[in-house]
Amino acid sequence: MGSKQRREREKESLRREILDAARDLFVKEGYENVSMRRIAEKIDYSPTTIYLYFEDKGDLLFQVSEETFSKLASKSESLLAEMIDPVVTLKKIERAYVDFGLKYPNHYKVTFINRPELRDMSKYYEKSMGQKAFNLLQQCVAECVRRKKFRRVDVEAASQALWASVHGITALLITHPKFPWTDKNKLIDLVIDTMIDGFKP
Amino acid sequence: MGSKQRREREKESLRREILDAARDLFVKEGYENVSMRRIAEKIDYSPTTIYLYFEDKGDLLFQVSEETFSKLASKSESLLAEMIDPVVTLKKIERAYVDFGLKYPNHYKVTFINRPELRDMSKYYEKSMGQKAFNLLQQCVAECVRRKKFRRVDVEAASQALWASVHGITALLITHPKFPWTDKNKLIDLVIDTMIDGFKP
DNA sequence: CTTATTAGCTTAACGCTGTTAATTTGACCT
DNA sequence: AGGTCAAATTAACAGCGTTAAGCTAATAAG
Repeated sequence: MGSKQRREREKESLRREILDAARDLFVKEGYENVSMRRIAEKIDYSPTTIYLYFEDKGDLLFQVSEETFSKLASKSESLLAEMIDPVVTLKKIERAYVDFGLKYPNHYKVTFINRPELRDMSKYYEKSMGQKAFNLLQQCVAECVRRKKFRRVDVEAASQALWASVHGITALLITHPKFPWTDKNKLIDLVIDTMIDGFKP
Repeated sequence: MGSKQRREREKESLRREILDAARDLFVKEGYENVSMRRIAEKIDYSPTTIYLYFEDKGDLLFQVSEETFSKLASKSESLLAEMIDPVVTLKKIERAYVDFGLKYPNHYKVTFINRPELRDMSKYYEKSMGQKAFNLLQQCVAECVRRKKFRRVDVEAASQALWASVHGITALLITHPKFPWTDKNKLIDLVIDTMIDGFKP
């Protein structure tokens, strides 16, 4: 007895090995430039073995992405937990989002920017970590409205607008590094502050 | 006599044929899903013929994108020409930007989202049509400040912030089409209006 | 203890891809 | 008419994601 459990653990550990190798390569070289064969080579298995653990290459990226989203989600969660002024917290959450992207640009690219068409996304958006992260931001916006720090805007629309703006500056800074940007930090804050101010009473 | 010119014209016409076929397929099915062989098939030439007219597939898409973006630039140009209230014009320019991105998602992707690693960057930024479009936006922002419709913000920073926000909503709508967005049109306007209002006196 | 079954992994292969090299075609000039 | 040269083609390379079939070693059954 227990051999079944050991087998189970071994299976799970290989799954992790594949996931780690894939993330490493995706982050370092980009999804498009990484082949299943190279991932397999990295962990000394045959390419087809991956298909015993993941549906296809897209699924592999999806699983990697989920892990990344969850990091961001838990960061936002802790910021929300120690909230005093919801507007300040909202700014922190947005700033954390941008900083996260700039700190791990390749990871951000893989997860947020160069997103190839992934499975049935309706299912994905219902319970994914990305949705969770967004929900936390929306929760914070709702709190801003509830405490009358924001005027009575549509919370969902406002949250999506805020997400769009932070994604915009993050994505542009990453993908256009040679563009003659003005001071990047000021620019990020300008985007965040301008949007947030726009929702105040 | 003149046969050289005719040859020249024929060469140019085939180049056009390739460009048109490529744009058609790229727009309809997406860059990744179109092969050189399919483009060639569409115009009844062998695949390798394309390489006599374009460096590679990326070059082909770049040329197609430039043509498309020049449309956006001239649209912005005409909006700027018939400007009365610069703030209204600015809104129109931003809206045209987003609408353009949504109309030609694949072109927008390659030029602003999935940036290919470009060797001669400086040259690109100087004279690409995408850059020209941005310059026109900045010109409009400058006019807003000059006529005191905007408070005395840093024109460059404000322009970049505005660009970031419209890029954000455009990119997200393109790359996350299955996300449960609130009304897209309202959302786009919300982003634009919120940012612009934020720069008013 | 031997035999049958099954899980885990690999090898081989298919039909694609972008791209290069070598080769053929065909129109022009002398 | 024969040579020249550019244009287009065929053949090929190396790689891709993925599937089907085969092998191997551990487990279950008799």
